[in-house]
Amino acid sequence: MKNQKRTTIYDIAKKLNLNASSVSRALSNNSNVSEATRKLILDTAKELNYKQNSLASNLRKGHNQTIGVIVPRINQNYFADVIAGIEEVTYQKGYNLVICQSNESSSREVKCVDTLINQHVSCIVISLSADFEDDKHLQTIREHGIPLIQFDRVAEHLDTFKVLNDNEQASIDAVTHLIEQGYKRIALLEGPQNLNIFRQRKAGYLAALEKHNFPILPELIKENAWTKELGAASTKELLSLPEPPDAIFASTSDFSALGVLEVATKMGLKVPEELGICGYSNEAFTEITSPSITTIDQYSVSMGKTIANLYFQEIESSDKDNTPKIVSIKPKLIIRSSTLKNNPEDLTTD
Amino acid sequence: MKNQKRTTIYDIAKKLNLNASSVSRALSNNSNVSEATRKLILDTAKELNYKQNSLASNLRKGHNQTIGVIVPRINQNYFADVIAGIEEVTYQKGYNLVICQSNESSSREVKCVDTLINQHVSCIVISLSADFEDDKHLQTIREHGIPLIQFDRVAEHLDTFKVLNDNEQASIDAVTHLIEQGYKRIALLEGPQNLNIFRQRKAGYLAALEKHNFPILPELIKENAWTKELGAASTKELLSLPEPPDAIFASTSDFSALGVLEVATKMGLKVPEELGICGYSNEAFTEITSPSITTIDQYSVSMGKTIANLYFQEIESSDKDNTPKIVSIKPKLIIRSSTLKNNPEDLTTD
DNA sequence: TTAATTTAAGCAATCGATTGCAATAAAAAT
DNA sequence: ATTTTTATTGCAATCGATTGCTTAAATTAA
Repeated sequence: MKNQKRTTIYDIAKKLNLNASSVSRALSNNSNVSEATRKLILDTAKELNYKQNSLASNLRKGHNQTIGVIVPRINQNYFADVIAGIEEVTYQKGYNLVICQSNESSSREVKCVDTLINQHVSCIVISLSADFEDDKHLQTIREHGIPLIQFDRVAEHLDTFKVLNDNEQASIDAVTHLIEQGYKRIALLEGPQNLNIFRQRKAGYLAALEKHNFPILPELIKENAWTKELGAASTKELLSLPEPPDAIFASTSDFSALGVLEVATKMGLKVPEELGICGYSNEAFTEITSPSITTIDQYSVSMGKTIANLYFQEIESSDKDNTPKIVSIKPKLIIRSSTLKNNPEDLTTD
Repeated sequence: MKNQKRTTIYDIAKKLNLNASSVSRALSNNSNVSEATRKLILDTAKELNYKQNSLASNLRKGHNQTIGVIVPRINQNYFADVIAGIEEVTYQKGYNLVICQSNESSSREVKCVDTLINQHVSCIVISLSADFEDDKHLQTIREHGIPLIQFDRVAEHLDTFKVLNDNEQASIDAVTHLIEQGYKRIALLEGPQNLNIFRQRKAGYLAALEKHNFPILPELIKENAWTKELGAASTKELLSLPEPPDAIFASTSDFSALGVLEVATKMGLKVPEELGICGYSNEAFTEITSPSITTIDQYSVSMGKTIANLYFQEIESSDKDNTPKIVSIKPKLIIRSSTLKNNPEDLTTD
């Protein structure tokens, strides 16, 4: 079973007393084959159960209709959605996707990059792992002439194609909303600051406070409250302060926000009256919790499509060594019950 | 940028006045190269920024360390988890994953199969699209000598490797649990019956009723209530019956169960006292709803690992044309508030 | 009928790495 | 000192498809 020989164009050629080149031309449907022999070739190809060997074809043609994607985790909603979006577009173009997960580890990320370079993929799409520090592997990609598109978690200083969310603006929107709802002491749960997205979200938080002349209180800013558990732990600390916050912006994720909600509920705090909660990502569950959680939608599927389109429109089509574009997608604040201190009726319905 | 030439083993050979074969041997780290020249070769390889061309290597070696995966949707929790599980194992073995989504369309599924055959993948892993009818494309895979592993949604009569959940048993467990809780009229939301998994779940429902001498009431069985919306619609119909059910088993998915919950809540029915609800899949949100939803965990990540291990242990390692194994994983009933009519305190805590 | 043009098919090199076999050099055994 | 063995390295074919170039055949023009 394993070592069964597969039919090649030579088998077809031999059977028809033709040359392999004619078979190749007939199958590639291009040029210079008479209709009669083309039909003959197509028929025997079907009869012999012929399937092209893409390895050989790609080797000869010097390229691979394949795009490599590296994400921290495949089974995280956001990334799964982005991948689905990419796949949607690439499929139309007859391209394939090779998907790797770095598991949030940069050493593994480096290995993924290596594999993809070896595979001669046409393009590499990447979102960095949490422990990102060194961009040497990204440089290597470029040294090998492979187009590189970074998204979401990017190495900012590196001059490549990028598809981003405007995290700072989203963050400003969220905090401004909290302020407008009358919250006075707004805490921030922040993510690893080596990642651009978390730096930007923090910047947005600070900018919004500043604009409204709110003081910046270091004790209300909690580092590295990434997961539900860490979010819960930080919330306990925050709520046991002498002057606890009356709102928490979990800028890291909705999971973190969920941790906040659970702790608050357990401590008998009323949400949103006594504590406002805002998450990030618009995970499906934020709509379902009680109260439902205000959050930020990142348009993940459409980000994926944007990435793929960027490749096909800007990179693949032009032979020029064109300057990398940066596309920024404005996320949208989804206002739900967990932050409607003033007018709980005022829900956005869509 | 695009057409930049990459260093090959010939470049290295030329620079060192050696033959390409020696370079190949040195790099593959195997045999018959003196330590001195090996070091020399390794050094210049690094210096010239050499990366192997897997296309050429795989073409020559006649195989591709790649496993193709076809799923209905990449960004559906269950499938994303399975893929993550597969990836976890294959990564360890140095294999790559090519992932395709059929988008629940069998015509697209056929095209995915074609691409993967062309790519000479070492194995194809598939879960069928919802409109599955014809298994010709699966036969084609076998005709080309490519090992095939089906999982979850499978063509049962086809003799291939399979990794399954015991859907029937899970279903029996769920319905039995409902009966034990004192529910008397248990409705079923069923999925497309062309898919084995939904047939099995229905069979389990029927078996459990029969065992407890419950009558089977056709008006309590709703076809094709797959999504949240369809689940909601079916629920409305069920609850407006002269004798409405006092429990609904949404065997299709947790999303469907969510639709049930929302309709029940809206109609002022108390869950679990007046209506019991059980879902399927253990989606993250089922833990969060109020009340939390009883459901069935499919061990998706570990299913993925099982699939990959099956390949490495049973297929790749043995040269024999061995008989396909079927691995069945017993899912677990997760009992939560939505079905605890008798003793709401009696929650399983883990 | 002959020359010019178009069309169809074959030849052979190529993509880059691998590998069985042959050849040479070095080391060990006699 | 000579033969045998072993360790290195080179040669050349191979994997399967593609493609520029050449040749042969068929069609059209003169």
